[in-house]
Amino acid sequence: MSSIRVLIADDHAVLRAGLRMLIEAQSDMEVVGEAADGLETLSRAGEVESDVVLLDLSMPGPPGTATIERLVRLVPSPRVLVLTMHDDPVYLRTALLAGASGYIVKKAADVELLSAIRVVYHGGTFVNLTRPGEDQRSDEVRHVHRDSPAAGQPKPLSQREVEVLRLLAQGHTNQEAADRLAVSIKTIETHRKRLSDKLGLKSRADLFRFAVEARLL
Amino acid sequence: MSSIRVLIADDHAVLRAGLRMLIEAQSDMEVVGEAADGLETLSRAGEVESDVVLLDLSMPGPPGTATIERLVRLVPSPRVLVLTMHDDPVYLRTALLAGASGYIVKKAADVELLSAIRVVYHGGTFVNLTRPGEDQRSDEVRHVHRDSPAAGQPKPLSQREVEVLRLLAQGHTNQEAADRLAVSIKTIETHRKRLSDKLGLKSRADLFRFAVEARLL
DNA sequence: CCGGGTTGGGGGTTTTTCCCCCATACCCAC
DNA sequence: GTGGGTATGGGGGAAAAACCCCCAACCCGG
Repeated sequence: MSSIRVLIADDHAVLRAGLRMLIEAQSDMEVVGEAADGLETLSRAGEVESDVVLLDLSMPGPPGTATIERLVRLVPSPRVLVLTMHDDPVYLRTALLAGASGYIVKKAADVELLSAIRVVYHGGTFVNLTRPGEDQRSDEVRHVHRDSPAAGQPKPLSQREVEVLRLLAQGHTNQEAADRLAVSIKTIETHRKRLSDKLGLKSRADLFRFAVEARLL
Repeated sequence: MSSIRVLIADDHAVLRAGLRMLIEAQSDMEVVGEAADGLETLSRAGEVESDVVLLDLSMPGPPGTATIERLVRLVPSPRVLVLTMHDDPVYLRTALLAGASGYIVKKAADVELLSAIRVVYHGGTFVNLTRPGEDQRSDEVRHVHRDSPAAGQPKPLSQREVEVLRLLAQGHTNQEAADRLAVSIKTIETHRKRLSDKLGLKSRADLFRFAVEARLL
């Protein structure tokens, strides 16, 4: 009897508790751990073997895609099922590119979630979006995987730069962002300068628009 | 033997399922209904009597504050416990002003949530925020709340004020907003002052958060 | 070892915000 | 018609924030 070992990674404790009850209520599943951010997810995944990692893309710390990439490089590697509130094909695409095996929105019914866990456990790919489009792109996604530059005009942003960008786009002053990240205002100014150099984002309104397009908000 | 009748209002079905299991597992609580948006919440609340409405502020449809205001006007009126992912005193303030009896973030542990339900059911006010800032403003909120529990709704914004709010929330400076609306910067300053007076939205980050909650962006 | 990222600083200017005061004009309700 | 709320605009000054140049240390990966 091998039940599906699930690791829950979500920053909302209430949701984790709910998911745990839901999963533990299944005869063929068990919860082997919980994590509240990306780093904790990786360390938990290193401590306990799991078959499926139920992962929220939007957690504090490193971007969800980076967490996925590291998870699937583990040995033995768990399958990653992304559980997110973003009903968005762009998110889906980046998640699959990073190595996720499934993508389900939080709006989905619980039976769907359980079904998705079983599908990805058995090696399948589960995708659940209410918004249409991008259907057969999934295949294409596999091929593109990790090699195509995809018109790399904008220089890639570091994680830290993305964090700073997000805070500033949300209307925080340099000082407020510095406090949030527990660094000096000078550091924020430096990051902001780099954002300006790399992407031409000068005013706060520029930062806001870019953040919206990049779906950072 | 009267158990606490809870109505769950959240647009994430998975979370609802989790909450239902969590609550049903308590001997003194029962779930009498679920809703996925503001309108459904109101109709459900009209159909079944409930003691506590567990409400997510960020749902499709009307703003969460409007839903709260209508809920507390029902007879008999349920107590509203806001369950949100926004760990933010500004959100707290608007929720309490709208008539909520409690505010708990989704990051909170499940035992805290259960405790909060019991507190508001017994007529208390439960507030849970991890962020310490904005102290004097919090006091103000509590004061207003004590004086006029459900009455002190935020004054409605004029159309123009909403426009200004939107532009400023998008990161535009006063001058940029003035240019957009073809008015003087002094006019923007005046509107901004009104926003500050009416809703306590002082910093640009405050404006941003409120605009997000009000779905203006 | 070099380059990029992250951190932090000195020291200055310019921009923006914020605060008080004020005014006119419109519309709507009492 | 008088008062209240909204929208518009202003003067002037203090404070805060942003912006600009320079610099430097540390760490890490190729």
